[in-house]
Amino acid sequence: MKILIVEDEAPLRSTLLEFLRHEGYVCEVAETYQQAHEKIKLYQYDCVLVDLTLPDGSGLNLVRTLKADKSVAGVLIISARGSLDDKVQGLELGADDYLPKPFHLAELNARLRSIIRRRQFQGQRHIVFRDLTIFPDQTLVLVKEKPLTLTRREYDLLLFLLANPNRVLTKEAIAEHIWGDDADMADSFDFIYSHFKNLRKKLQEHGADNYIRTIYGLGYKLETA
Amino acid sequence: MKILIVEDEAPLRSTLLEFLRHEGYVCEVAETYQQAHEKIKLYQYDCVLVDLTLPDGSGLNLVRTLKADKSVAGVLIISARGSLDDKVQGLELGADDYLPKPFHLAELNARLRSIIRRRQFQGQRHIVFRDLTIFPDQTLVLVKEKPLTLTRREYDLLLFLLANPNRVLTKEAIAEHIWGDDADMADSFDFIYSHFKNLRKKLQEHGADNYIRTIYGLGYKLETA
DNA sequence: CAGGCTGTCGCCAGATTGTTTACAGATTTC
DNA sequence: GAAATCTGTAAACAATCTGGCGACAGCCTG
Repeated sequence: MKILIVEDEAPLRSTLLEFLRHEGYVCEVAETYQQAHEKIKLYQYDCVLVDLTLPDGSGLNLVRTLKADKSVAGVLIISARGSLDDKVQGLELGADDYLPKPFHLAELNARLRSIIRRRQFQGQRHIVFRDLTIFPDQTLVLVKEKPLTLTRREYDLLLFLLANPNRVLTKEAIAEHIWGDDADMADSFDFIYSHFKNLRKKLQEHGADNYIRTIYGLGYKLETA
Repeated sequence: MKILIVEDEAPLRSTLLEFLRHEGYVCEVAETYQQAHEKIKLYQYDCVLVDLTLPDGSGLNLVRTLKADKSVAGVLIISARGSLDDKVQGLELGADDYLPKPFHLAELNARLRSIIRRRQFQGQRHIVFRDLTIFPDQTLVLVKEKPLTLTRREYDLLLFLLANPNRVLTKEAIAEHIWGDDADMADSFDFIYSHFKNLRKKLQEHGADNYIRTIYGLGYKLETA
């Protein structure tokens, strides 16, 4: 789960960053409209947190840009202005929710979850893929009706594959989505191998078919049939 | 037990807050229709106290909203208007009870209890879960016919788990429901460990099965089988 | 077929997360 | 108001996960 935080005030920005990281999200930050705009064109986020009061261009413009690009990202507006106008305007531009400052982090978390869940799988309560059934809000996976316990990374991996069936995903794209562009790891994505191995092993042990195909030199792909 | 107080007059609001806190409820407040609406969408309350005379939208609308959302929360209307019309209208909209001002706090308490009991477990006098029997209105728990004395926190914890069987509940969600969004504790939820420890110990000492499963990195879950 | 990539597997140290114990202050009980 | 109990904190300890390494196997090019 990848989130972009667009917030100019440093203290709030780092609070949000720390909290959401701790909650298990992959987070990146932008301080200005410019920065945010560039990141958005480049990466795929599950949700973008926008503070309306940005220095170099209103946050509302950013929301407009996001929605104009038909970005798949959800948008959650946060704002100090309690004005109803802003709220209405933001939601009219396509934002998914609006959170007035000050807010409790637990509340932010709840709204984020709700947005992501709604967006990612069109509000379905569960996803079925061949002999797998996944309940995204419960972090639960069933293989042929039997529960399968996955670690967080394994689960993230599976969900990302599931969101892109029949498409070849490179190690880089996968790492980018699950781990973010946390710099330093730019040299080697080999640790992905470990996680694929573990995921495959667990699936196999539970008698699942082998959906995960390796495409030599390119990446991995989840096969629907 | 979590309660939302929707009341615009500050003195009464704080009286209610203080009293209900002292009675052992987790309380949050909202002063307007807007605030209440947002809180309700987000959190799970056991009961919502609505004053009919709100500034930015009639309390009746709030009741309507609550019931339209198929919220599980019970609704108790309080109102200065003694008019029978209001009462009838409120109850028709699905409110669970109506209390005209002025009222005695003891009476409020009694009605709250009754609503919560009725709502939470569909009017059943007791709940059975595997070898547990719980009498919500007496704060009494039986393990295989034998009584078990739990502290308030232990009891709240057990009831929250019971209300969400087979679902993974994060430490954060649990803390949120039992302790409220009292901010400051946003940094560490480790104290939850203690309570789980104590609850498990007591259950075990009384020969109960081990329903409470830990899901590493995610939270806890109560297993029906 | 040799040599260089690319991916699989087993292993493991460090990090993260959960359990247990002990305890000081708060609260309740008597 | 003293005693008993409860609550949340801290710290030691245990379980589990993560990501990196090296050995090896498979694939692809020349």
